[in-house]
Amino acid sequence: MKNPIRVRFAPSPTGPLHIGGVRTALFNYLFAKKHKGSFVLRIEDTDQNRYVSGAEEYIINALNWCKIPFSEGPGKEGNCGPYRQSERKKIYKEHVNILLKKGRAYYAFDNADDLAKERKNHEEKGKTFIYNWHNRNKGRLVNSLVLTEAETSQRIKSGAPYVVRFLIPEGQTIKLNDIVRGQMSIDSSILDDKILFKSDGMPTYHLANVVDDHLMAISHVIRGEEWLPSLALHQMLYDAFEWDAPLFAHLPLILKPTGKGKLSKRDGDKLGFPVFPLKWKDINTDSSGYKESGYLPEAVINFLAFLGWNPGTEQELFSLDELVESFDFDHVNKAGARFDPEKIKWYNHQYIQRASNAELAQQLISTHKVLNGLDQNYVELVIGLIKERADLVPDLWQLSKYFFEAPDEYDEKSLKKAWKEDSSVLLTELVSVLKNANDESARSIKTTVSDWIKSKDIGFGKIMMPLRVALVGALEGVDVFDIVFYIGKKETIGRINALTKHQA
RNA sequence: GGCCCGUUCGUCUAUCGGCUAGGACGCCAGGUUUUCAUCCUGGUAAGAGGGGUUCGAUUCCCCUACGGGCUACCA
Repeated sequence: MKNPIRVRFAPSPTGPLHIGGVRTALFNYLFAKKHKGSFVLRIEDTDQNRYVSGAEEYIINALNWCKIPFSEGPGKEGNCGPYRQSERKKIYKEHVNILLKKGRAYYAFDNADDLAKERKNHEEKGKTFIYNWHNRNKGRLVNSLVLTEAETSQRIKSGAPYVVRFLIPEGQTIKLNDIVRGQMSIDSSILDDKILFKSDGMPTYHLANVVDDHLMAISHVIRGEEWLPSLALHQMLYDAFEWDAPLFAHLPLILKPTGKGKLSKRDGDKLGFPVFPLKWKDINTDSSGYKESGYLPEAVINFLAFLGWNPGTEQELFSLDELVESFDFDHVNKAGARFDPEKIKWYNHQYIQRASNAELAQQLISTHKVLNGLDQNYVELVIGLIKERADLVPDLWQLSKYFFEAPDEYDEKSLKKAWKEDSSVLLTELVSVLKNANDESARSIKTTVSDWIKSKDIGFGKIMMPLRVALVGALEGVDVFDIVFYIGKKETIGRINALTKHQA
């Protein structure tokens, strides 16, 4: 194992971080923590056209909400800053010059439109246009390989736009190694002379990434599988600089729950579940996040950890600390994993059960005005009664509101089932029974009411069902006598009278 | 199209040559709950296909099929 362990999460601030990005960040975090290493956040903002303001802040907030904060990055300067690539332009320029001087890269003056045309022409003939050994100095393309040195420097001096391309050698077998996939090899002849340096003076991902990973002493590059095709290029770049490459681990992609392809930012709202950790709103998008939808970060993290990884045991529930303890690349899968919105809900249910009533009560109080000024102990007691039924945090209110306010409407189906001809008479009698009942516990109320029902020799449903509808508004909810006890005799009688009146 | 990676229940996955192929989600059934859920118990369901290698393949190799990714002066 290389020492010290330093990993990085390197998102591009082009919008909100999506759940697949969170998973990548999580695996980086787990690996770093496990080996007492550093988790670096690097903002890859080399594409000025796609930059979205607020995205960087969102990424940081999202990592914090997930409780997987970075240890080094923007705002937490270490020895390797700055951590925004746009602030490192000089460094890239210097490094691209090294490659130029070594003859491993060259200037190219072809403009983007011409190349696009070239690509299209090839496509129409069923061929693929690749800018590399087979055409770079055959005349159609304009670069420093065909121009004389004087012509090249003349063009640059006169301000002609240019890019710098990496000179990929012909006919080499590049041996690659990946921690999760093992050995691979690629024929360099099919690779293209990738642009390293754009005409706007910014590096492309490939150059910036390699230079920064080296300069930031990154030991392990843990990233999504979509980068696997670039691995050969990156390896050759390290070789060209004569640097030791870090170790690579390419993570399986997260796929859509149904249909084809990887999970994308646009899927969430369509499919009915969030794809972002936090909500995001801009001119094109207004998407809810896991936080706003009522998921606990522990549940999101636990679920995400199991997408592409498993502990090798039958344990399903893992705290973040346990994940750190158990994480290991031997158990990272190679195949893509489908996202299952039902399962993350199940995880959330589990974590709501584990959350303290006090914590849940505070959340409930802070989001519902009606609860202002209410005794928190009472709310906690109610939470204790209903939380086992909740999947998401907002369910807590739906499940408990009848403890705090009378029903404002009655469910028709329930009413139909519960209300009989004699219900009105019976409920009126029940009211007087309740008035005299000992209400020091739910049990004592239950005894009184049960005895009365038995003495009348009628079915329990005749009383229990309409009573429940009166209290809850529907045939659902916790034990009726618990409800009577908690809301009190007076409120109970009031709700019974309200229903009787409603049905009159 | 080209290149690369992958392929165990519907889904997430265990198995590192010898198993009645295990667990979880979902679904179904039963029980508990004088309601509805929760919960408990049980059930359903898988090694893509074809060749090898081997005493023996889910496991190793090859081919096919299928899936995924990449193929930008985007990351």
